[in-house]
Amino acid sequence: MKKVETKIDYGAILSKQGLSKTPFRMELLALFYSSNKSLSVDDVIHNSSSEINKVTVYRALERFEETGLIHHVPGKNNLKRFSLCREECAPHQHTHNHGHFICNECDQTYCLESVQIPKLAPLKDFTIQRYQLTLEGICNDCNTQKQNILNAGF
Amino acid sequence: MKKVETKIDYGAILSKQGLSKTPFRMELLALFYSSNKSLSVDDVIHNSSSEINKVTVYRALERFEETGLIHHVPGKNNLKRFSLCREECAPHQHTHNHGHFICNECDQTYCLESVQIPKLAPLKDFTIQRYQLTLEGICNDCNTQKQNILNAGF
DNA sequence: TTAAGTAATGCAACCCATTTGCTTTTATTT
DNA sequence: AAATAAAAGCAAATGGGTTGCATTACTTAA
Repeated sequence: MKKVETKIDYGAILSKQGLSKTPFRMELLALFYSSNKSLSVDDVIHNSSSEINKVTVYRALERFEETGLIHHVPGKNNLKRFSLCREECAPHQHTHNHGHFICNECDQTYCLESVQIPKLAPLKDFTIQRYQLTLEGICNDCNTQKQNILNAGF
Repeated sequence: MKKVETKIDYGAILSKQGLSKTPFRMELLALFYSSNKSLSVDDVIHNSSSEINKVTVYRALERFEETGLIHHVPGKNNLKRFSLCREECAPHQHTHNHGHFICNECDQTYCLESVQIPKLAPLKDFTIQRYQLTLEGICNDCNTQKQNILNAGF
């Protein structure tokens, strides 16, 4: 049975976080909800229906992160990337102890919700505040694409 | 009993890697050997006995890494940082599957030789090429320093 | 040991993601 | 509808890192 997608009230979400309900921010939030991938500033600009200033994008992402709507993920080439927070986050209190996967082909970062970061024994010389497990390789989309090119006889 | 420090012939090391034995590179190599911490371009510049151009530093670090003398480590604020390769590296074939610790106070990155990255089950949607485990927190040096300040009665 | 030949250094200028300051516009609140 | 607060836009700056190219320092082979 197909899962029923409840319509999401983006305006309500923004208001709840004390954010203004502007056309761009509505669209930005929708964009995050409609993608299971992370977004860079460029991704956002290219997916906006109207011209949008990059400074505006930076600041919107910053605000979204502050309020706990999104979180930053490690990005290829140290580019800023953000993903939607699925359930567990509180403002200023992100708890993402899942791993991340960076694709070396398309530079996309994926959240690996299923990959929990293993608990480590405390270290003598360090007070640990956060763990991060990052995998790198090729994602399925890129693998399939390469396969298709091969099959086409090149 | 104090461990006997065998004198290290930096010139020989450079020659063996096909690198020129210049005063700066001798000093750079010595710097890596004398520090158990990682070094940023700025660290190198500030620890050089003579004025050194940052481009020279970037290129030296690049060459050192290519030849397997050092490896880059994840850095705070995405800054480039490098650490000495202890034993296991071959040119263009770095095998560092230890974790790294980034201090949020001093921005230093430490290699956690004792923390092995746990092997994960292969992932359905991804071809994994590399793993990285990064811990974040406060290092001992910074903790002690803070303790001292407290004890001083502030 | 000296003359190539090769590697390293220095300088200026560039690239490009991100940030800052400030003004204008748009939302929200009362 | 006015006052207030948040967001958007623009220009310019910041800063780590890179590139091209000319100069200087090593290395090597005669």
